[in-house]
Amino acid sequence: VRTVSNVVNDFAHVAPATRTRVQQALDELGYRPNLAARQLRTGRTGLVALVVPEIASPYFSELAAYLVDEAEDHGLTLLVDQTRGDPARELRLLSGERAQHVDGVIVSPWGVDPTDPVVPSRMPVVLLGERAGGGAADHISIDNVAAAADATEHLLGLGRTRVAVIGHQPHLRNGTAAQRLAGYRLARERVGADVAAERVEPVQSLHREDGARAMARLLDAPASADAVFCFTDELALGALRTCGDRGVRVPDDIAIVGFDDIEDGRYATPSLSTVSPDKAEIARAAMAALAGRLSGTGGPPREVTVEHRLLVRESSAG
Amino acid sequence: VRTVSNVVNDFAHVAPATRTRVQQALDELGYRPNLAARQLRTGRTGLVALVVPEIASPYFSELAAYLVDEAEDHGLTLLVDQTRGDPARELRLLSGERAQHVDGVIVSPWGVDPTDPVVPSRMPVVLLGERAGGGAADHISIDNVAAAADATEHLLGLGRTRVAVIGHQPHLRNGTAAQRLAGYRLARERVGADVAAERVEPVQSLHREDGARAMARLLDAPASADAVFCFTDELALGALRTCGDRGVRVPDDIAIVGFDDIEDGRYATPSLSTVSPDKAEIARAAMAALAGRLSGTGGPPREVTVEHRLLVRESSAG
DNA sequence: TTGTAAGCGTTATCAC
DNA sequence: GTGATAACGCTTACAA
Repeated sequence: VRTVSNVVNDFAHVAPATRTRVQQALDELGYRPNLAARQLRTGRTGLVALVVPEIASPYFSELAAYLVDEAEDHGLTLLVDQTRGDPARELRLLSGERAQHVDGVIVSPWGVDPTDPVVPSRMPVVLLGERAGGGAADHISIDNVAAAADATEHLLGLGRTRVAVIGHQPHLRNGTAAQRLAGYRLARERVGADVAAERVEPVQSLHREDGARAMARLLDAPASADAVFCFTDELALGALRTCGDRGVRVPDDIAIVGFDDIEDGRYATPSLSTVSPDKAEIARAAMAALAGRLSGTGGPPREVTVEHRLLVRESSAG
Repeated sequence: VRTVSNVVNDFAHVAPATRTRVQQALDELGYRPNLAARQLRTGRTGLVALVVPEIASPYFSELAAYLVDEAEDHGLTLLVDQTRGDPARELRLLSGERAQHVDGVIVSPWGVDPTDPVVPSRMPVVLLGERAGGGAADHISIDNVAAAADATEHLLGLGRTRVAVIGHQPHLRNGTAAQRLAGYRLARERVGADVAAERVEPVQSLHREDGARAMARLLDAPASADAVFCFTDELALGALRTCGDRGVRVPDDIAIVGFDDIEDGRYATPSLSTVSPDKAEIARAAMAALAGRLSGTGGPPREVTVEHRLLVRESSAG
């Protein structure tokens, strides 16, 4: 039994002759190791989870597509789960019975901070997006402040004077919106814009519908905006739709920039200018970090900042 | 040990007093059953897989979102995987090592017919979309022929005489495109349209890009179409973009209808008319069928046809 | 280099 | 109604 196990797991200390003999029998019998027994013994499943607020959100599903392939490259299988922004559900996925199925988790947090000591989870965690608390876990993200500043500066550089933002989420612990707001303010500060004149539209969630409604509020306001930076492409697509409905020309009357570079934006009319995070690289770095932890690599929490670039398309073209 | 197991699994034949005493100890110790050991004994994992060609495709990610919730209602966990249209990968997911992790699978087939006896898989399979071969498995689908006929009739009813289709995939075994083509032909036949005058644009895959290119070919052709039925919304959104680029007005010059009712279509400008399959119901029926098989319900393969309806929006409004 | 045997945490069979 | 005890299929310390 020992020798067979050695052959199956490709260990050393097996005589070449024995190895071929065993291998032959393995093939002949169509032997497949029982994963449950193996897990019972080793405690490892070979599964890792991706936990996101919404699978149906294009940004996350595009990211998931990359991660599935990355997982396979590391000999792992990716399991995708969604929390729908429900903190209880988020907690359950991280420390409930569900957690037993997976060796580690890549999580884009919403309400819960998975590194919070309150979360009773003993498996490796990789954080995507902005970190909520001070806990220590590997963290992959772009520089949201700089990226938001890039977008805002681009709009200001077009000569627009009334640049608004859509997408602040003051009710969430997840700090991504806060970071992007900070970037917006930073860019305005740099050109000496009047702080009191900033215009920030909060949203409940990040669907197209929220963007559409926020844009409607913006257009109804007395001194309407001449440019809008939306914190996600989905919000921007909703905003674009409202402009179309109201006969507001984009980019002539209002220039719009989104964030995420989802495929829909490339084919929208007008095509959507956006901040494009390097999703392939985010997936690569996240899975590399997780796989590293799983193979017992210690060391302090890794902090990876991935590149982004501003893609200027029709919705904000000169 | 036996009694504790009885309590944990909520079985009968436990004295009330013993039950509370055991339960108390369980709580006190924070006992959690080890799922690997349970699986080793029972052979069940509690995981089911959804296998789709592309996670990043909005139709599938929206469906996945429904299925995650449905799975939870049945005490199951959904694992999402993609094949990227690679038959080898499709086969591997259905019968490779990966298959051991899951109790059953819901599959939207691409190249491989999972009910083909060639596929050495002994787990319950639920098929989505059109079935490829003659194998026997539970099958959930809408009536693609009728749905495509509805869409085509709608366009013909607008008085359009040169109705084309985009999206045929003659190279695939998966018969969905073939069904929709049949529906298109059926509707034309009903109004006595000239068979030779049909215009069918094939595509390699179903991305926006394919739709954009197909529409370009259509516009370049001598007698251009005045209406297009696209086999998916993604194709339609690509087609819409090409029309915008060329100054072709939708629906005035060309009316467009898509298929799937993805969220992008609702917010596109013009908003996309589409055939809307009842995704929630597809998810419900699929998971119910799978859960039924898992709990040992026998019987012949179930054949479920889910409702669809035509949503007329701006891209084909009168 | 190979074989033996213990043990992972369940569930299920069988007496009591 | 409850308690021993075998078995699921693997990995691994230890022996040979």
